[in-house]
Parts: sequence; structure tokens; C-alpha cells
Amino acid sequence: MGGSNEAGWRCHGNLWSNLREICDLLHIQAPVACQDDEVLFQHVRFKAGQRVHTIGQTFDTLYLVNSGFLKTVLIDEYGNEQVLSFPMKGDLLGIDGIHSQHHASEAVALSDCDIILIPYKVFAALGRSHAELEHAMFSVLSRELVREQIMIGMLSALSAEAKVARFLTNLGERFSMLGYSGKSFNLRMTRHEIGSYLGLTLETVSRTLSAFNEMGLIQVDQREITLLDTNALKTLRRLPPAKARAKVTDKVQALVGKKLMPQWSGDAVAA
Amino acid sequence: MGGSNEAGWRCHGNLWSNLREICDLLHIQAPVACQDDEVLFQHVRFKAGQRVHTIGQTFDTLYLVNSGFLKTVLIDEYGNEQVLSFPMKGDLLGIDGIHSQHHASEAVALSDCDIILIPYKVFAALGRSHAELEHAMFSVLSRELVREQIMIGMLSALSAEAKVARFLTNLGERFSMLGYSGKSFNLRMTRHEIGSYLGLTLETVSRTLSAFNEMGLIQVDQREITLLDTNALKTLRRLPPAKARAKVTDKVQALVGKKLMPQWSGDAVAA
DNA sequence: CGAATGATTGAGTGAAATCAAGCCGAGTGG
DNA sequence: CCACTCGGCTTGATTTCACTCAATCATTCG
Repeated sequence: MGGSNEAGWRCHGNLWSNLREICDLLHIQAPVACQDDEVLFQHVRFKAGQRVHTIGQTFDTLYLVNSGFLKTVLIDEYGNEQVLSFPMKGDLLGIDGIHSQHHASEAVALSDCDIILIPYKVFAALGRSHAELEHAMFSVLSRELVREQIMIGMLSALSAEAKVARFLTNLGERFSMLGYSGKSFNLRMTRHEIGSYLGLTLETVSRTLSAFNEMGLIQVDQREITLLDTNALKTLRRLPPAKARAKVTDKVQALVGKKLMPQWSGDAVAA
Repeated sequence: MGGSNEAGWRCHGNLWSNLREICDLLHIQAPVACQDDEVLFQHVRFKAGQRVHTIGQTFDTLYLVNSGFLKTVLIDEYGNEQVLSFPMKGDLLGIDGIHSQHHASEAVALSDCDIILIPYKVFAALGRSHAELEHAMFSVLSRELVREQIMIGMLSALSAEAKVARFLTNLGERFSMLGYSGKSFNLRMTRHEIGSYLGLTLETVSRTLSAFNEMGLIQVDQREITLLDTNALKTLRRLPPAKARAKVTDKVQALVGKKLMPQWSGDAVAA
């Protein structure tokens, strides 16, 4: 809040995409009988900090990210933000508005973004005319649903270290799928936003990143991250729910976890 | 596991529903031009403990709950269950299978259930022929998505007491929408399942219910629950993230919360 | 350059987990 | 029938992980 750009301000871009480009972005195969100029979809640019849609806003269009990084948030009764996701290229925004015709969440640009507008009516009509497209559309919604289910499982079952570790590896995987480096990347969000997303405080996020850095699992410098031992990060699940453990891998995990606890004697601090 | 009925066993029922009945159950208006006998959907009965679908199973049909109570779960790498939802009458199961053509979660009957089978192909075809229906179908998926988003917000921001309180009031609301009593009902799930759903241990769930009972907010006897002060339960949000509070209601909340902490001197224990 | 925002780190606390014991009700079998 | 088990629930004692509060840096920006 308090930024110079308040919600809803849209700078009109001048690019347009056809259906084929939309399908490519969404990773679904375009219908065979697809005339390239059948329909065109407008691009709109958002500056960092601008909102693509706000809570309560009337829903009538879906948003497909063509470039840039965003966050989607819920606002609770005290005005606190709850981060739900960090969409990037190829992600579809605004789905939550279909049900009640009003957006249930808010999408904020974390960097300058190029967003493609897909009017819901056009979206729906395309499904009716192309059977393959309709399935693909249901598929996209279903994928979102599964993603959120996994998120729920992660939130309620994993330790703080495991949450941060998975967050980093997931981010890496998404970057590499987009053609960027999956090992070395730049966080577009603050520690506070990461914490909100993972159900942790910013201090815990910061401490955990520092600990991973100490352990040589990653290299951190502010928002610059390099994953050094992706495997260890992926297998570092949870420490708490020991209960009936026997497997070898588990014992290794426990050890890796324990190493976090002892005070990391400050040797490389304060240059 | 270890029950006499393993997954997949289906006792064929002999009931069938038409499209109008399906739409009623889903709370969507049936298409005006809807011939009642256009398509028929088969009912199938499941006994308590049976699985409607299992993880990894090939997806080809959606399941609509006509009666009974279920849980949907994710299984993690250690074989631990993570409860995702407690579906009941009117809820649609299996959506998560659309994306990958395989179910990502498992649905288990907590009581005897009557389930309506909706072949996905039929479902999709209906959307293409009836425009209103297509929107309604997207709407159902969107509603699921919003529900999960709210779940995520709840998991990462609320205290244990607030989670349990909301769980109870939500359950009450769902029961009253189905025409049952929203004040007095029977939990169909164990403390362990509630805990898994809320990201808590069964002990914490049990303690919290006992505390609410002590405070006169509810009345508990094993799985028999009576909500005595629904309002207090609904407004009992969170205690921890104090940070910048000033409002009157907040102070009241804090007090209500604090009363939980002092040891409840056992007076009514052990008859 | 200060002001502001974000990040790091420390010290102490507290909410919920863990470990552990006992109770209750249902089902089983001698 | 009663002894026995077994799963679910309750409650207590203790531990611990992550939060809170607080101070200090780093970086950006007006």
C-alpha cells in the first residue's frame, strides 16, 4: 500500500496474440482446425506494484502471464496479506472469480509484467466449439486444484526447513521449465512474502536460508540464490513426525535436520 | 488398512438419476431445454471404509455424493495420510484426476454412501451442448479452488483453537444447508483425521475440544457435538499474530483466547 | 545524505508437538 | 460369561520448534 500506482491502472500495450500462442503458453495443444486469426487477445502491461485484479472486483476476464512475476494474495479481516501463489509466465490468473462473478483474491505484479487478457465469454465459447480445447481448459483448472492440494499437504505436514527447501527447489524447477537457470536465480519476493506463502515468519525464513547457506546447500546474497545441493534440499523433508522410522534415508534426513539446531558459531559474519 | 474390504469393490445399486437431479444436487440451475430422460446417471453404494477412487487410479468418471460422508486424502512418502476434505451430499469428487488422467488423491467412505457416477466424457459433452451448463461446471471447479484457497489461509494464519473453532462452525453450516441441525451433530471422523485436516495432532484437537467444553462454547461427548455459542466460535480467530492491534473486538478476542491457557482445574472429570 | 524498506541475527518465550499413561466401548474367543 | 485385545479418546508432563521482540546492517531512493 502507499505506492504511487494504485489498483486498476492499466497501460495499454499494442501486442495481440492469436489462439495458437495462447495454447502454447498454457502447454496445451492447439486445435488442429485452428485458423490463426480466428480470435485475437490483447496484451496489457503492468508495472511492478500494480494490481491486475483486486478482491471483490467484478469478474469477466482471465489473465494469462506472458512475462513477469506476480503474487496472488488473500486479505484477512485484520488487513493482513496471505500469499497464495507466485504466478509467472504461462500461469492463468483470475480463475477464482468464475464462481461468484467476483474475484476472491488479488493479483499484484512483483515486476513489470506482460499479461494477455482472455475475456471469459470468449474462453467459454472456445470450449464449446473445440472439444479438445474444452478438455484442456478443465485440465488447467484441475492442475491448479492439485497444486493447491499439494500446498495444503505441505503447509500442515512439513517443518519450516522442509518448507523453505521445497520452496527453493520448486522455484528452481519452474525457472528451468521456462528456459532460465534452475540453479541460480533471483527471488522476486520479500522474505515476508515467502513467509506468508509458507506459513512462517520472515525471521524464520531468513534464518533458514542462512542455515542452508552455512551448510553449503545453497548460496544466498540478499535475493540472489544459487542452489548447490538440490538433491539434499529435495530430500530434506521433515524432522518432527519421527514416529516409527527405520529406513536408512530417514536417519540421514534426521541428521541433516539436527545440524540446523546447534548454534552456527559466527565465523564468516561481519567482514 | 487391513479392513476386510479393500479398494475398488463396488456393490451395484439400482438407482438412476437424470440431469435435473444432478443439477439440483450441485446447486446449479438445470438447462431450460432439458429433456428429463436425455441421459441417466448410475448410483453406486459404498460401505464405510471402502474407497471410491485411489491414488494413481486412471481417471474417467466424476463422483457426486448423494448421501453419506467421506474423506479425501493425500498419501505422503512415508505413508502418512493428509486429509484434504470431508465431502458430503452435493460435493463433487475426482476433479483432481482431470489434469493427469490419474487421481492425485484418494476418497474413502466414512459411512455408507450413495454415489452418483458421472462419466467425464458425458460431463464434457453436456458442457458443449448446453452453454449454461458449461458455465456451471467451470463454476463448480472455481468454487473448489476458492475453498482450498481459504483452507490455505486458515492453515497458515490461524491458531489451533481458531482452526478447531472454524472447523466446527463450518461443519455446522454445511449440515444446516443440507437440512440437518447445524447446532447438534455427529462427527463422522476421528480426532486423528480432524488433526490431519487442520494440521494439528490428535491430542491438540482433543484438548481444544475439552477446553471449549469447559468454557461452555460447546458440549462434547465423544463424537457427539453440540454448539452452544456459535458466535463466540466464529469470532475466535487467532491469538498469535498480535502486531498492531487496536480495535475493540480484537481485545475481546485476545481475552477469549487467553482463557484457554490457564490450566483447567479438573472438577468435572471422572464421574 | 537521511529516510525508508528489507534483511540478518540474537535472546527469550510460548504454543503445540512429543512422550506416556490410563480410560472407555466394541469386538473376540476361551 | 469374563478376560483379553484393540482402536479411539482423554489428560498429564516435558520438550522443542518457531514466534516475538529487539537491535543492527544493507540497499535503495527521494
